[in-house]
Amino acid sequence: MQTSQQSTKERILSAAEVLFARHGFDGASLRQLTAAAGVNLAAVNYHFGSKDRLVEEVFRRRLDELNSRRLKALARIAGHPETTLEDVLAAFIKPALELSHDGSGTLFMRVLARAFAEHDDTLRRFLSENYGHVMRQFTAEFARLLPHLSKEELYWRIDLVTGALTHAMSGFGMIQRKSDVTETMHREQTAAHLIRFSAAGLSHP
Amino acid sequence: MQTSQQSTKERILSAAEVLFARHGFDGASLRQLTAAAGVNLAAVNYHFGSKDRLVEEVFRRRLDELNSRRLKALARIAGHPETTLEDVLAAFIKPALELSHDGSGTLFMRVLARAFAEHDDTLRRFLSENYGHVMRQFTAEFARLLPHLSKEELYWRIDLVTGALTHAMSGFGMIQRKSDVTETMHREQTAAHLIRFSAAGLSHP
DNA sequence: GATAGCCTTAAACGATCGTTTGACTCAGAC
DNA sequence: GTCTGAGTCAAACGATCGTTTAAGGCTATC
Repeated sequence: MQTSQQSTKERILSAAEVLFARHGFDGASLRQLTAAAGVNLAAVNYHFGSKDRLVEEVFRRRLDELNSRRLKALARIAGHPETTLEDVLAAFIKPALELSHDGSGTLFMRVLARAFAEHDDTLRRFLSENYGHVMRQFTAEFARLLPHLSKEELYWRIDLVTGALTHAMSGFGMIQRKSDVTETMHREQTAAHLIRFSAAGLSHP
Repeated sequence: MQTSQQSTKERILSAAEVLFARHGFDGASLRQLTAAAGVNLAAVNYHFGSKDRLVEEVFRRRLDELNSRRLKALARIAGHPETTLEDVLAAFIKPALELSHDGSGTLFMRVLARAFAEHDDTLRRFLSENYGHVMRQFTAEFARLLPHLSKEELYWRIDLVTGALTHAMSGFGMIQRKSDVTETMHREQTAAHLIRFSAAGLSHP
């Protein structure tokens, strides 16, 4: 079975991402999940130890990718004299939107948004540990380009940018992709709107 | 028992708001809930019919209040020649932040944010039905003050404002209230930041 | 005091959950 | 050929879930 398809472990991870996003962490049962993945019920506990560790693994797999893309994009422009605020925002925003369009789904960002909403302290700490240094690097670059802002003012504004981004990613909003617009085009439109909106919100006097 | 305290129905609603916010709709069981409320397990099904209808009722109670406050604030300023963009944003934002600080809780907005994240279509329709006319009125007023924006451009920007607001309300962000700042002061700071950020994001050329 | 209707109560119901168990398969090492 | 260990499988475990039931308490009405 592994020869023609993915490994059992990866089949579980893929199915988990879809079902967690669709029904939540509690809402998606291991029986649904393993049925969708075409594996035995006991396989989750065998390969991951528990459902909670599976959840963690789903996150880690995607967040590592997002982290690396963001940092790579930032490294290309950080510190350069000709770098604009919009460039930094693009490095922050585009990888996130791309990730939500990558492979198995627009769905992962709903998983993430849901995790935020769950407001679980364990998960919060996990995200902070894996994201802390990324946010610090972006904050430093924003600070360089917005020297007229106090530290606290800058934190506030970055936080609101994050809110707008999270909202846009998770597809909560009124704005839905219309059927005559491809997913790629919609993503680029979203990025463009987010970048302009955020640049204005960040840099206003 | 009802004479010295609230009615059973209201005790359930109050406890539900707290526990739904803390543990989610699935995560909070009726047994926890009724124990916290000091009522019998069967009381929920007797008074509300089912757990789902209880969830709905928790929402309705708060959203009706939010709706009415927003519309009242908007009515005071809509159409006036001296009304500014910041005024409309204040009418949109402040009632939401006040609600998240009202009575039994900072918690309701976490409930709401969680509901967004649950992404349930039933709940989405419910919110759209109860919120549709409010959003339309605000959109009309925004359109009046921002005549240079196309309809679609305006929709996008309002959506991003909503995202920033939701994010700020639900306490996800990095920005946490410090212990030496009162809750009221923190709320006013949040409102001020949100209004200025959103005004810049909405009105930029 | 009897009756009726609202409400509360303890107990049970069936379903479903995450997890564990023990047997089975099967490829590679010796 | 035998043994080993990783992986898969059906079945069961105990716990917990939302909901229902049947009995009883309480108040108001007559």
